[in-house]
Amino acid sequence: MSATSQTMLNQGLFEDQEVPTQMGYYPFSSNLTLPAPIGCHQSLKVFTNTLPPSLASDAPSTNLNGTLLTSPTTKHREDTTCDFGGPQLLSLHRSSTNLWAWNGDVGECLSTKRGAGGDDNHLGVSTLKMKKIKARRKVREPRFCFKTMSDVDVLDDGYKWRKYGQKVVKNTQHPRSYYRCTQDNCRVKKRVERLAEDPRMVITTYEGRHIHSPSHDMEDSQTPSQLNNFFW
DNA sequence: CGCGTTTGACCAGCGC
DNA sequence: GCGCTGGTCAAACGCG
Repeated sequence: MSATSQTMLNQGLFEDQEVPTQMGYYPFSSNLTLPAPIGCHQSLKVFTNTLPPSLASDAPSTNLNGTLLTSPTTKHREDTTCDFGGPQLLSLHRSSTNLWAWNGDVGECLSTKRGAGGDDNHLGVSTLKMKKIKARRKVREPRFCFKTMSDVDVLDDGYKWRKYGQKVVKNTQHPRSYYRCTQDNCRVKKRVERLAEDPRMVITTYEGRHIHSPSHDMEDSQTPSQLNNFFW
């Protein structure tokens, strides 16, 4: 995929924020088949702009196999889900952003947040105060998640991640792990957890938007990764 | 020593 | 107001 098309893809993922109830609708034009991540049993198929009318329309309560996990009309930050079912099991979750302020430029938003926060402790603002400031600004970044069958928790998406937390969430035997992109100024986060009903399934949720290329682009230029292009 | 992980503590938001 | 829950922080620790 060319840089141009990747840009298009990126924009497509993020520029329809004002239509939060259109679950799973991504206005870019081609279907992608992603290579199987390490330990993954099958390649990922990403269907773009090919959802049936029931999905692409404003009928948020249905999806391909009727397994909507959370309602997009729920009061707060639930992911909307479209489960494509079938042998290539891949779910796209769409963040319901309607109750969260959307700033078109995530990077700017975050840097503003940092700067406005009093420049951390360097200028004498306590950590506690910082946290309160942060908490008050409910700027939710766009989220995108998918479900895949994998032996490994962390799929190799070309970016470098640092784990910053792990939590056992309610009603699951498996802990949820929290990762942040290690790149400077890149605040993309991802959560990784296993399905309670089927521990073979890994749910990866990306939040935010990378401001850089995948980390091993340079060293692995011989084998262009569609997966790299898929994630922004 | 630098980087990444682990893990307990803390906090905010939400439901009751 | 209180308790529960998810998300984040940060110190301690491990590893190369």
